[in-house]
Amino acid sequence: MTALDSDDLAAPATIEEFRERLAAISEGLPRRLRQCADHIAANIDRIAVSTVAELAAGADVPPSALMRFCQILGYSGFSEMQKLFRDAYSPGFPDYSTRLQNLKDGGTGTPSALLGEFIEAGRLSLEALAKSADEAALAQAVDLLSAADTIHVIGLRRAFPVAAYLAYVFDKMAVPAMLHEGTGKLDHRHALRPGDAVLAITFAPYSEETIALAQDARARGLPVVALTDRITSPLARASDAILTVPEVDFGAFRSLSATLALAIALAVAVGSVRG
Amino acid sequence: MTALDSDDLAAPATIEEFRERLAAISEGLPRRLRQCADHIAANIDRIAVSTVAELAAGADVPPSALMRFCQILGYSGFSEMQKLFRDAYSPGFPDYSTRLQNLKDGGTGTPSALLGEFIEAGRLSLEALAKSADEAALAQAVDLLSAADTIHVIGLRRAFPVAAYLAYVFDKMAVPAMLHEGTGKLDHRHALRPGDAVLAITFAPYSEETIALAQDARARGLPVVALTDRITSPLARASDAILTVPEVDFGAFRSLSATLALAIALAVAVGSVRG
DNA sequence: GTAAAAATGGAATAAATATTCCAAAACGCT
DNA sequence: AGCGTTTTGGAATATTTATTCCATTTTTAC
Repeated sequence: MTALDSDDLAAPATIEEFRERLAAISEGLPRRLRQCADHIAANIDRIAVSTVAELAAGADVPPSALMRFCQILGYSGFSEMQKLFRDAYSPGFPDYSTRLQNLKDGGTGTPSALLGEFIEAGRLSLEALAKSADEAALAQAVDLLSAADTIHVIGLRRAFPVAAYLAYVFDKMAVPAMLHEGTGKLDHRHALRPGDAVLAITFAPYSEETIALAQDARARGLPVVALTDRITSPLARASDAILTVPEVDFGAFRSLSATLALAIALAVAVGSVRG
Repeated sequence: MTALDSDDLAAPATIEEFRERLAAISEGLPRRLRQCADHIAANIDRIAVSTVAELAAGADVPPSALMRFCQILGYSGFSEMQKLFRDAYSPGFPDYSTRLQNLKDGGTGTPSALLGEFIEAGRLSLEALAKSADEAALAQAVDLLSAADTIHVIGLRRAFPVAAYLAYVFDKMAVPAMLHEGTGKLDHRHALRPGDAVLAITFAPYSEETIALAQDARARGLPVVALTDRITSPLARASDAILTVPEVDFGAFRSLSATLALAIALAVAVGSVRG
């Protein structure tokens, strides 16, 4: 009895069943077959129009591994499995804009409609960022942060996710960084040492703690990089480099797509200069 | 000069062009070829998943007639024509891997170039989300979370920014929610009470703490909603609703645009159901 | 009605694709 | 480390599918 023949039940006859089976078995699969499961799962909508060789290449396994995988799922082979997806292949061409329209048309207030709105908001933000990005400011920000000993990242409330992600990326790239959280009303201001730099993130309504930390750092002669929403932000006068992000709000909530894109680009650039 | 070689222009390169060409030529075609044109026109969305023999049978002509028809349209044969429809099914993906490669190689690029790549990655992720979003799963997730007393949000490492943002949004909407952080190896598992629900977020490589919390909740009969990268995720079997996000990650660098869009949509939908 | 041109069907062939099989490698167990 | 078991890669084969070719039929023009 092996992992391969432990599941010789009937083959899934619907796509829903297929998904379930996939999720159920992929747990205890050996390496190559696991790759098949993952790639298939991630490209379920391409099975109908792909060949064994194409899918195998995508999963980075030999074709025979993919054949085995189909058989573990209960099919006689790839063709039988593919038939399920070819028969079910009804949707015309879900090109992005029509599908997005569908998501929105689901009636206002439904989750799908909301999702459509947020996707669109994110897309618009990214496009606006592409147009408005200030290369000089970005380059300067990279210079300042690359030269620093430790980078102090601060962002609270809605800027906190961005700060947290920056801290994560810096950590992964082995860049010394410290995430300042507002917990317990401690501002950890003593952690700022000569040679360090501050990366402050805040959006309207601006968080006082963030501004205070930036000003404090500035007063001690440390460089401050600001990631904010407009150049008239209170952070502007306390910063040596100011990066602005045009984020589109939908309702009361901001998508953060553009902010994160800019943040990662900044972090990776700093990481590669240092590395 | 015959009807067959009267139109040896370049083959249509887009589906739009294809439709136009079809309409333009079908007028003056002999009987069998006319049948081909009619059947193709009526089944344009099945070209990608059909064989010559199948389409020919549908049009009630021999395969050779259909081959001729493809050639009249300007293609070298059926396969070339079919390729148009197979590729068109997932536009944007062809050059996706090239972009990914650029991003990996681009460590030497300028910060602005990096920013451009991340913007593009975010944009593609959002488009993919628009195409692949599972409306049923989303609706179910909203139901489960709306009915809960307290929503426990957990996401660590790179999923932490998403969890943090969800916690922020829930808080703003006055939805009782608790953000579980892994700090101090405390898992706060005792905080799970009957009537609560868990919203777990994790991406490969999956964080054990997150999975453990989800399993624990499930074992106690609490509903679990998963936000993850593929349905083969280890979270899948511990979840009552599973939302997947097509976000490609480059080592430590994941754009999160699509993930955040989905997360906010979920949170806002839950908030509005609760009133 | 006849001859030339066009269109057609089906059999033959070529190409692509799926599938099997087995030797070699990796793994797990004592 | 040594042995039996599981997993793997790739070459060999089988099958399906696309494509060409040409003899035959149909159409057209006079």
